[in-house]
Amino acid sequence: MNASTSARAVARRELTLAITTEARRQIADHGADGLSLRAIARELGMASSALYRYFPSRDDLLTALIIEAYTALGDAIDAADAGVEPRDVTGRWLAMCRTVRDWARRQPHEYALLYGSPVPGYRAPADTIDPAARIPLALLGPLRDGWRAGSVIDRATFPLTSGLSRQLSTLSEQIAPDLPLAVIGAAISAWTRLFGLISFELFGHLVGSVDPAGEFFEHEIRSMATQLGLPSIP
Amino acid sequence: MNASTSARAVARRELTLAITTEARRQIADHGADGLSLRAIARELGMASSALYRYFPSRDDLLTALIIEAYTALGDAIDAADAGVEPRDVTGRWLAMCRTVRDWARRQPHEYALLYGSPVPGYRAPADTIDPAARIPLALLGPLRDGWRAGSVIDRATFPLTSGLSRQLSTLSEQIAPDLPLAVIGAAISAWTRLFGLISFELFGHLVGSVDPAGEFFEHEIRSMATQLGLPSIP
DNA sequence: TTGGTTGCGAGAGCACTGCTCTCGTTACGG
DNA sequence: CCGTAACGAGAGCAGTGCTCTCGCAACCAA
Repeated sequence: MNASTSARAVARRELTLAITTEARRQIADHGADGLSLRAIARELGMASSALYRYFPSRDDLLTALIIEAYTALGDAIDAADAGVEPRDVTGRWLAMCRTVRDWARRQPHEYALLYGSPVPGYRAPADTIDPAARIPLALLGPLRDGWRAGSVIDRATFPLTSGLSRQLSTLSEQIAPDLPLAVIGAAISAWTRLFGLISFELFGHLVGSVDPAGEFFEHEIRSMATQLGLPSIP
Repeated sequence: MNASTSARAVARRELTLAITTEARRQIADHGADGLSLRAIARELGMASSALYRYFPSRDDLLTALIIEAYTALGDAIDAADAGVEPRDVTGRWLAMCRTVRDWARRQPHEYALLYGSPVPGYRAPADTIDPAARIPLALLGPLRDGWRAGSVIDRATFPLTSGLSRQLSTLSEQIAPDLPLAVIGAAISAWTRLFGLISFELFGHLVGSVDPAGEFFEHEIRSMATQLGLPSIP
């Protein structure tokens, strides 16, 4: 009998899934700090100690949830990207930005888990790096395609200092060898800008200024598109 | 005898201070989630129940700490602003930005308390609004002065939608009636950009790209200065 | 000065948390 | 078929925020 189809393995997978599902439900309700292993066990009708057969600690469960959340967000972004005519690179950028915001507003606690303050004492393990890196990589897609097609221009405004050039060229080799360094810099800038704005909206810092933030968000992602050298919308 | 100088009032003030001081020390060491009333009481040599004479709940203590932190950051920004020749509006902007980053890096946990995910269930009470609003207002200073002196230009790139115009004009009346709406919009943009970048750096999202982030930060705040219409550095 | 009121600290206790250890059971695989 | 390993339950430990009661000390007014 295959190890992954044995009764035990199946039960284990199902229970693991049930645990993370219930955990996600709790986070959606009360936030990551309200995540209680005992409450999960209670809801699942099992002893709290039994949970430790599946996750060695609360932090490990959190890590699993973080990976799941990054993956869900990445999938949503990819789907948005795929929903736009590939040559419309600006449209793809805008669609992905809107999707990130929508996702964040739909599950604010999961967003906070990813982009809020790291949970106390919790140190992001290596397993989260790849799922997390998916997001900026996806956002980079239209820029790479547009550059290759000649529709993206280099809008460099400031000369890069030598140290910054060095950092960017190291990064360039890994993710986008064909893009000029200044464009990669602009991409990182837009990336931080996008999530900075969403975080400010979600965490309540825009209350009293541009709240609700929908129109300002739209204004900003268009401005970012220009900053990125993406062709302006016809 | 004056009520504020009576033995009891003095002792109360001193103990209140001792509590917040010890609480800040704990947050600096273990983060906001590691804040334990019992540990504070232990350190202060008193019963945990006695703390409730000073702060009715853990959340109230947190609120006091948040207000203290906003005030400290605001003071630091004001000091940085005052350290630059007032007519050098671009220099003032850059100095304030660097001060925010330095403050955040020096006390990352307090920064996370202000700009990270809101603590679970914790709802920012009205008392925190004014201290929090000090920061964007201070950052707006050079822009207002520069506009009045004619050294700041309106770099509007996108027309404001009508809804956004309405939001910005309401805001304009309250904080800067003389500034064009587009400039106020650019200010909010730069504000979110600044804190977005600092949060990304502090929360570890720049690891693997532009980390250490010093040079990229410098590049960004100069770019923001341009975006704001501030005069370029001679 | 006296006497009532109020503020205060200590202690016990409640309900909850993450986590560990032990113990009997059950499924698996050689 | 039988030893091993996975498993669930239960008790228990140390810690948490918070409440309540009790006795004492400071305060204010008569």
